Formats: sequence, C-alpha cells, structure tokens
Amino acid sequence: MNADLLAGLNPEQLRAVTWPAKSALVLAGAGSGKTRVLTTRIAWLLSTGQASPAAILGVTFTNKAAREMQTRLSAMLPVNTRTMWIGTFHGLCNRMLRIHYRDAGLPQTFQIMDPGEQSSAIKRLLKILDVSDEKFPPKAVAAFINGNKEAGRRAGELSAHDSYTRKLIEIYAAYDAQCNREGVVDFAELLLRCYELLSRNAALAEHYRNRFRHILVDEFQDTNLLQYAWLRLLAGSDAALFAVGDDDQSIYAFRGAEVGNMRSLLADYGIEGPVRLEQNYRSVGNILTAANALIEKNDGRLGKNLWTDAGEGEPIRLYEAYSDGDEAEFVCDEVKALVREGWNLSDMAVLYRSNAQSRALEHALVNAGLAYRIYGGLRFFERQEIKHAMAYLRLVSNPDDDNALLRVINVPARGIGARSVENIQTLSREQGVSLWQATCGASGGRSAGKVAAFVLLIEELRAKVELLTLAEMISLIIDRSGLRALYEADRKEGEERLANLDELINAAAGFMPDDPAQEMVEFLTAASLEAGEHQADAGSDALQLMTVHAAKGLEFDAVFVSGLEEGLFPHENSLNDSKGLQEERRLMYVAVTRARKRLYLSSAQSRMLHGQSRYPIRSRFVDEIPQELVHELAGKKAPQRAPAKAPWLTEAMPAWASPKGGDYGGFHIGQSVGHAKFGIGMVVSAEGSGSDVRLQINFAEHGMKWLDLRYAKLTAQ
DNA sequence: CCAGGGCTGTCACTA
DNA sequence: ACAGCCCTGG
Repeated sequence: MNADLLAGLNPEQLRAVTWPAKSALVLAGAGSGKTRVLTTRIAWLLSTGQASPAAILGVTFTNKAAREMQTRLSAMLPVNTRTMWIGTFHGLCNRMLRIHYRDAGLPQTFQIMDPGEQSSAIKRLLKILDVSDEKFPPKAVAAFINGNKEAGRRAGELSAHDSYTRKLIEIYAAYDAQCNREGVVDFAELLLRCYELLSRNAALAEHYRNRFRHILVDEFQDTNLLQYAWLRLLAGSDAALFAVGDDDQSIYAFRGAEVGNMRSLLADYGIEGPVRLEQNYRSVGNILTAANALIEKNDGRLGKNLWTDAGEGEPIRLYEAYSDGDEAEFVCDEVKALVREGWNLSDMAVLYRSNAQSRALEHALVNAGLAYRIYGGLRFFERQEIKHAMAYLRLVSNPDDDNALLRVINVPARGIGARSVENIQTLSREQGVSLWQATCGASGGRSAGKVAAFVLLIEELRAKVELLTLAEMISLIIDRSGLRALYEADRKEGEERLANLDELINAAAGFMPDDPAQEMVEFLTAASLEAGEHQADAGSDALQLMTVHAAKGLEFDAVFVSGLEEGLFPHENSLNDSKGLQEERRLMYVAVTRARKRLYLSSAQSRMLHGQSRYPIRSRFVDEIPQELVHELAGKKAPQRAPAKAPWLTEAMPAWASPKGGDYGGFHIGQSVGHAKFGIGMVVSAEGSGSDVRLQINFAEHGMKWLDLRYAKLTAQ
C-alpha cells in the first residue's frame, strides 16, 4: 500500500510527504502538486501507523479546499474521515466554540454575521451612540475592528493619544458589547474567541494538544497573526506543524495575511529550510519563464524557480485595445476562434483585477452569443430573498438576534415603518432588552396592531419548531411571512426569486447535520460559512469570468488577463507604495500561472471607470515579461472620436484628464463655459459624438456635473 | 406615518 | 449599474 501511495511522486514531493514527524515548511509553487502532497502526507501518516485519524488536524482557507482534501483522502485510503478534523480556520473554530460554548461565554445557538450583517450592525450602533457616520464611516470602523481582532487585540488592550482613535476604540468596545448581547459573532470574532478559549483554559488546550499530533496547513502564506498564534497554541512544542504555502502567491494582505509568518515558522520551530516544490505540471515553458521573470522583481522572497519538462509552448499573446469595449470584443473574437478549433468554453477564463470590469465583458459576450459564468458575483446566500428567509429562520432560532429582526420586521411591507421601528429601538434601549422583547411590549403607538401581528407570526413559527422538519419550517416561513406572495406579485424578478426560495427548501431537505438536535443552528452556520457554495449551473459549458483573487487555485487551458493598465492593475491605491506594488505583482503572478497552454494579456487605451473616461498607460507588468516570449497582436484602428494613445498623460496629470483638441458639440476639454444655474465652470471630460454629447464640467460653485448638450444651455466664456 | 418612485454618489480583492 | 436618500401621494 505504501508503495502505491508514493508511486509517481517526484523527489521533492517524496521528501515532503515522508518528512519525519516534526514541523516543516513546504514551499509549493503554482501547479506543483501541492494538494497531492498534503493528502498523500496524511495518507502516509495513517497507513504507516504513525498517526490515527483522530490525531490529524487539517486546516484550509476555503470549504472547497477542505472538501477536496477529504474526497481525495477517502479515495486513497478506506479511512473514517469523521474522526479527522479537516476544515477551514473559521469552520474549525466554530466547531470548537459550539462544543465549548459555555467556556467561551457564548449562547449555544450563537449566530455568525457575514460582513454585510456586520456592516448593518455597525451602522445601527453608530446611530445609538450618536456618532456621525461621516466622520466615522462604517467601512472604516469595520476595518478598525477586524484589523485589531485579526491581530488578537481587544478594545480593552488598546490605547491612543489622539481623540479620533480613542473614539474608534470606544466604538469597538460598544460593538463587542452589542454582539454579546445579541448572541452573534463576526468572522474575526470566531477566531479570536477560539484563541482566547484555548489560551485561558489550560486543561482544554492540553486536551487538544494531546489529540492533534499532526497539524497540516494549506495556503500558509495567507494566515494572519491570529491564525498563526492559534496554530502555535494547538501545536504546542510537540506536535508536527506541517505548513504548505507559496510566498509568491500571498495576495490577501488586505485582510490581514502576513507573509512573514513563513519566516516566523522557520525560526519558531527550528526548521532548517523549506522543502521546495518547483517542478510545475500545469503550464508550458513560456508561461513559466514569464512568471519567473515577473516575480523576480519582488524582494524578500524565500526564492523559487518554476520549471517544466513540457516544452516551451506558444508565445504569450498581447493585445492593446483602443477601448474597454474593443478589448471585450477582442476576447470574444479569440474565444470564438478557439471554440472553432475545438477548445471547450469551460476550459477558458477571463480574469480581471476588479469586479467592475466584468460589465463591459458581459455586454460583449451577450452580443457575441457566448455562454459565460461569473464567479463570485451575487452568491446564493447573498441574494435578498434568501437573506430574508434566513433572517426569519434566525429569528425563530434566536429571537434576540436584532439584526435579523430589523431585516424582516417590515419585509414584506406590513405597515411597520421607520418611525415605528425607531420607537421599538428606543424602547429596547430604555429597558435594556433585545428588540424582540421590546417588540413584544410595544403596545402603544399607531402601528400597535401591526406589530402585534408580527409578534404573533414569529410566535406561531416558533411554536412549530419541534413539529416540523427544517425544510418544512422554511417552507412555512416563506408562506406565512408573505414572502411568497410578495414575489408572486413581482412580474419582473419574482419568478427567479421564487425559484431560489424553492432551491433553499431543497438545500434544507438535503442538509445532513452532525447533531440532528442542532439542525437549524448548523444549517444557519453552514450558510454563513459557505457563502460561496451554491454557484449557478456548474455543469454547463461556459466561459469563466472572475477576479484574479477568485482564480487562485484554479487552472485553465487558455487564460485572458484583461485590463492591464496602470491604475487598474496595479491598482491605483497601490501605485505609490512598494509593499502594495509587490502584492499587485504577486497577483499578476497568480494570474499568469493559471494558464496551461495559452495566455493572453490585454489592455485598453481608454476605459470608463467611476462614470468617467480614463486614458491609462499600459501596465508595467506587461513590460516586466521578457519581450522574446511575447507576440503582439495588431489592434483595430481606433474610430475618430476615441482618442488614440495619450503618451503625454503622465502620473502628474489627474487620471481623468482627457486629450485636448477634440471637438464635442462645439466645446473642447479645458474650455471655460457658463451655465444659467451652475455659473462658471471648466470642461474636464466628454463622451459621445454628433448630437449625443455629454460634458463633464467642474463648476466653481457647484462642483463636478455631467451635462447633456441636448438639454443643457452652455455658453463659451 | 407608510410605501414606492426617482435621484445621487460610488466602485479593489474576501472566508 | 446599484444602493441609500429624499420626495411625494395615500
């Protein structure tokens, strides 16, 4: 059996798999068989009797990776994977917190807030604290709270010299108090709470340390400080911490990932050096040479050079479009040509830096009649109808969940408007009770009867919990809440929403809880932690569209990397920052290494962004790829009204600056104009031609406006 | 006081 | 293109 397991591994892979029972760092390049090494390592540990399944802890970042590990493992060995703990950081922490909820100071049915729910909880809190959400934008508050939690810091441990930060700390403390009151935890809290549970409870930590002798971590470069601390706590001084990662693919600094954890691991566990997996089984030589050349520009790398024995392959194709629309059409044309040659649509992917870019592509794809699928668009559990139904379910599970109550108290509209809700909130604050309790006591006011009806609805649902299956419960919720009627009346989107709700009932019917008594809570938890789970029709043959981030870990025969422009990729927020730029370069490295056979790089000379035309220059990353690997494709002729390349556009000029000289309905960029209402202003950009021209004008008194020349009366000054 | 329709500002990546 | 806000009629 051993021989079978190890057959076909290359020497480095073999060295990693059969590494002795001590800590290790495996530096696994893109396409180097990382998942295979991880799963074979576990299988090897089990089959050689070095470890029992219960001694294995496998940690990943995505549910998909966790599931893949489990399926591959059960294909290799007849093991009972149930006693093995394999899951995501969040999933595993959740599991521990559910078991030890009392020690962790949580209600048994605690619920998990996704970022959207966290944001609404923060907005609600700011209102209660009477803090201006202009001075303290909810996004910034969330970033402050999450950033500190990810570094393991509670509000009580923080101090500040400036009043602004002091206020943030105050908000952080109040936020935690609110979450505790409502019995909810956010994503970062899941980890921090679990870390605190283990670090404060020596007996418990000892129990898990004795159990998990082998801790295997996937995508280690993406761990943040707290996750690494959590791993160290569980590993203690004896367990083998087997970490697999690639510092060149670290692209999650924005959510707290610390590439430095890789060096820390080497130092903290006295590991002499990483095992390097450099043979690539995915891409042709030219693609790897390009990737190697690109990433070499970064410093502080652990260092690695991908190679293949697959041959050079085709040159990398480069296309410079005159506009985002032209770029999209180019992609469509090439895709069609490849399909004619016999390639599968689903083996091709279009990658972009930011989601906003997908629109121009979609438009062109629809026109070209090509099937496509967008990854990470609106996910199943993020749809409003699903969120509504789930909020009812949460309320049934835990009526003190204020977020859930606020979401559905007036959905469908039942005559409990903003004013009534405000009254209930005031009541709850005055009496120090949850919104639900306040709602039950809200007998006064104009909508008292309507509030009473809502209370009755929830109580009716709660009374049936013991009698119904989960699927029946959800079905009842959809009917009795009026959601079904609401969407039946909606001619435009109702049908699709009803279908999604039916799909939710199906999902509930097929749900397999670990503990049937906790089915509802487990279902809600799974929905929060597996937000990206239900992607639409995965089976159909469709072109794949996604962000570079979403593409990590995936591979395709042909890959289009689009929007290679300064300010877009690399993103403008990273342009002036060396660390940020290096992260962007790693992102580009990830994008390039997704391709097996053919790689296209494209850019546009003009692009609509934030409602304005921009005239960017080509991304530096294109130039960092050796010329001899690249074949530049001839572009179309730009039509008259679209400006040709704008070489005079430098970083000193604002990004929205347009080329001078163009005539737009008798006006030109840079011209001073007068308007009856807005006064004097300057034309800063324009779009359209002939009689259909819109000008963007910066008015001295009234700021930036877009005006349509057909309606606006402008005078030259 | 509530519901629904039009308007304005915004838009990096995510478990 | 979408969400959040304001305005209007009931």
